Amino acid sequence: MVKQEAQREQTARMEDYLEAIAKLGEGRKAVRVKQISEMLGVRMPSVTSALKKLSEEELVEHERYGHIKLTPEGDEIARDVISRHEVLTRFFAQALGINRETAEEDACKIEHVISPLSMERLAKFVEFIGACPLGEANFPSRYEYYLEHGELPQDCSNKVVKKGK
Amino acid sequence: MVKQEAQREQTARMEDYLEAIAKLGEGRKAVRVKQISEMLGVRMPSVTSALKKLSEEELVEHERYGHIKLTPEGDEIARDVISRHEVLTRFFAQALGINRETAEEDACKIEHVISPLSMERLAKFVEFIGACPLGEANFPSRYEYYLEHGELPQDCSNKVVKKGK
DNA sequence: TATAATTGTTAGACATGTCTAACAATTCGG
DNA sequence: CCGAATTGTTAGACATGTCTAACAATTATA
Repeated sequence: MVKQEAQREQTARMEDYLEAIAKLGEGRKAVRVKQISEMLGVRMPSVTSALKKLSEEELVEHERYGHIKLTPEGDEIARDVISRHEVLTRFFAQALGINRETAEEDACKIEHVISPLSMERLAKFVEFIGACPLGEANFPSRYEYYLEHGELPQDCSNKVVKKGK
Repeated sequence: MVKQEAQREQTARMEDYLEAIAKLGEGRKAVRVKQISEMLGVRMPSVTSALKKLSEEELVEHERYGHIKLTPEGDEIARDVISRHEVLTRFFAQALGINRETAEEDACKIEHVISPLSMERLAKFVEFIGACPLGEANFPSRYEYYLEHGELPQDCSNKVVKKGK
């Protein structure tokens, strides 16, 4: 198996730009500098300057006053960031019961710094939480009980599942 | 109840410096510029410059070639960061089963960006995981089963705890 | 205690990313 | 189709935090 060409490491900020462009461009919509600037809460010259940098790295296609589009490599990085974002958001919202807005905000920050290993485990965890029960998960409901009452549900310490092996 | 005086917001990096000084100073040990530089992986002039900044903000006491010590406010911030660090480390290590080293690394990054709400919930979650079972938690063991086998343990969907109200 | 080794500081360059001000291109409405 | 409004760019300042090189203070040692 051939090793994948190493993705150039991006700063958190550049990942934000790539992510924003990907989201805005969904469905082949034209992406504007102004939209990016609004989405990221920065002024337009900051966007221009980021686009210049990302163009030089061939992660973005951008011509003066013209179209903005991710290259395949840029898109790959953006997809990756977005998938981390989604897993993290689900974790905070569904597993921890955090409101959507805060969950999104935290995901936005953490997506840039978390290790691939933790990311993978968190994804499994979210899957587990979502898949395990029918509607009302065993875990979340017990956890919610704990959050509400500050003490453990009575049946908390029994029914330990034996590890296979 | 009187509102706490707002803690001056610190950058992630300055929080790192405060955290390092707190850890190195544990048990009233003298803290050296060199130790801080090694702990954070930067050169000594970076430390000197950070200390200057933190001194101006009265978070650190530092005299030329002399002692380095957190002020009460600096210590408060450091304790806060450290407690976030510990909760995050426990979460990654104990709940997700991540190796200690990676858990620490991730904690180091995330501690600076996570919201107070998520932090609080994560703390509760870690508490829950630790408190709920005797030795072998219901949740972690099922989760481990899932990690190992890629499918759910048989008893996964029963025994839903009713929510109190 | 004089000198060598170590530790710490200053000065100044550099990288990243932000901003404002000024100007240029594009687009829209009359 | 032309002027006004909008959008985008350039230039350059600024903030944060890093580094190297040179020098200064402290500490250890012969």
